[in-house]
Amino acid sequence: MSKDFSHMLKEKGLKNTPTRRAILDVFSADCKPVNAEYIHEKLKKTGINLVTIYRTLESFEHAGILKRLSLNKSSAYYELAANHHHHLICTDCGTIEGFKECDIDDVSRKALKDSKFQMVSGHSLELFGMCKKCSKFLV
Amino acid sequence: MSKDFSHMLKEKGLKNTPTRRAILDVFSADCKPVNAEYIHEKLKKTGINLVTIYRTLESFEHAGILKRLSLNKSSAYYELAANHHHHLICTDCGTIEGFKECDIDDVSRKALKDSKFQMVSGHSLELFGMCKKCSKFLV
DNA sequence: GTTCATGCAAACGCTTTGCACGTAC
DNA sequence: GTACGTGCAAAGCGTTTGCATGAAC
Repeated sequence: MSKDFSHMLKEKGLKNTPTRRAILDVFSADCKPVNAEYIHEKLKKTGINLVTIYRTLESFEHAGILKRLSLNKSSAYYELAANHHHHLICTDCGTIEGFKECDIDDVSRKALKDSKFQMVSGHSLELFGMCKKCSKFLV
Repeated sequence: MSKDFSHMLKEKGLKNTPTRRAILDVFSADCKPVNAEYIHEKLKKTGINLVTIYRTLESFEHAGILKRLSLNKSSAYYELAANHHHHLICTDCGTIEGFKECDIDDVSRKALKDSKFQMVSGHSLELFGMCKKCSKFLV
């Protein structure tokens, strides 16, 4: 997997450093949206600076390696762009679960038709609800 | 319209103050997502404090009067909850355009089926792309 | 050797909190 | 009169920036 990352970095014109490989490893280890603080915690032993993580996340997003999500949380969450999917987010405990299904093309086409927009290049779809655990605590 | 707002506030157990009516008026005047700073600017003459706007937005969201959006912007955007729709967001200039179409029920049902979730109570769907104006400046 | 990546400290912007006063009910 | 809304000042938190050093190519 790390080999793939080296290749990916080279391809995007980004320097292949241990720090960057370590950050990408976090994404491939945990297939869930993560924020800068989480990565910092996971890589605590390495002493990688939080600022570096922010800068890396930004350049990865710019290079199309990561995708920044809109999860209505106070910090920014990212995940590997190649791994496109959506999320169920529990409004009570914050649990996030992914799902693949996404028939957005139809919706996109209809939305574009009567708009001032030329094209749609991406989308964000998040479902908010309650997980089974939390709903047990209701009446 | 203001009369409706008075009624709405009473219904939700919130006190009916001039400040709150003024904030709701901004939402009904401009049918677009707005942030605290925008409201503050619009109500500049009244001298309403920015902090009050933040607190009001929070209590309105809690009461279900407003909905907080996930637009990948640095500040939080809100719109009237009753006026449910989605957005096209230009990744270049930030223009936001609304659209009504939303066949999410099907997607929700499929996503729920194999999940650890009990129910879906809301969703967020945003399309990112480029508006016609910005796409003109490309090659 | 040049360019880009990293660390440190400090600044920044949006948002929240504490406290005192004021207003709706 | 009581409970809640508002303003002011200050703090909080996630994030960004400037600058000097260090590593990748």
